[in-house]
Amino acid sequence: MERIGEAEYAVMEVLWKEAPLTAAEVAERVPAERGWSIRTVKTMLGRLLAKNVLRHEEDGRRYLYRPAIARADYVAQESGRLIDRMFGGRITPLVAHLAERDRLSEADIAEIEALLKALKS
Amino acid sequence: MERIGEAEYAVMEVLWKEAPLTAAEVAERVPAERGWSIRTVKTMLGRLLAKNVLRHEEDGRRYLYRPAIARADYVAQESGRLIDRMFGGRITPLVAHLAERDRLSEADIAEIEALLKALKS
DNA sequence: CTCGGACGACTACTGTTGTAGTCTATCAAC
DNA sequence: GTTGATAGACTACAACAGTAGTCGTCCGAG
Repeated sequence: MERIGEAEYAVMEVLWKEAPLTAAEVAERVPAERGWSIRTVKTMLGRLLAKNVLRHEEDGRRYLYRPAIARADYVAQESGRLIDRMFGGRITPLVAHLAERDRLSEADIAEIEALLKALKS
Repeated sequence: MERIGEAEYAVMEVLWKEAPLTAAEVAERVPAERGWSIRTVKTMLGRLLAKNVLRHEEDGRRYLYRPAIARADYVAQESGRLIDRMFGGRITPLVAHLAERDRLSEADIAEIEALLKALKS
């Protein structure tokens, strides 16, 4: 699976939320903060097609785009990459790091404990 | 803090492990798989200086390089970025995701539980 | 039947990243 | 003192990412 850039990712997010969409529809749904022109969105779509992470089907004169990879797969790949690079591929150091950095609230801890408990059974 | 590329990161790793080092020493310690020439390492060092994530002090005719940012800070920033993008800034979904993807062994689970227990007290 | 607007294809241009080469000064060994 | 290795400074260049413009076509309104 090829790398997806930051901007390209924004387009994928749109299509993971709702698909299939036309180029114009994608452009409408991209976060307005980006202030993208329709051309920019189309370029992104073209590149994502070339990377085989999108597919398109003809719909009359237009295309309908839809993801060719599952969001979960992409997310797994990217988090795996980060964990490999920064935590030697181990999860525990990640959790430890987050804990140290106070990114874990009481509620988070409880939630994660419940999750782990469920996993063990 | 500016973005650090993949290759640049490899240089930072070396200096986080041991510093200060000369350019030549960094080059020696960079993972051999990269097969970098000393020039490449020097370019990286220069760029990292420009990004203010490294500092250098003169040592006769050479420079000694050392990190200007802590590894933990960088790691926190990058994991935060990923968590924001992919998990809406919440940690639990990350852990849930990793669990689903079978990236958690029995031992991991036990370890994390111990960690969380310690956190609560 | 014609014409404006929307569509996709292709092109453009800037900045960054990865990788390395050239140039000049200097130290160290003969 | 001359020379060769080594240091840093500057330059090069391709790939990719981000952003957008141009061109030819075709559909639909009149």
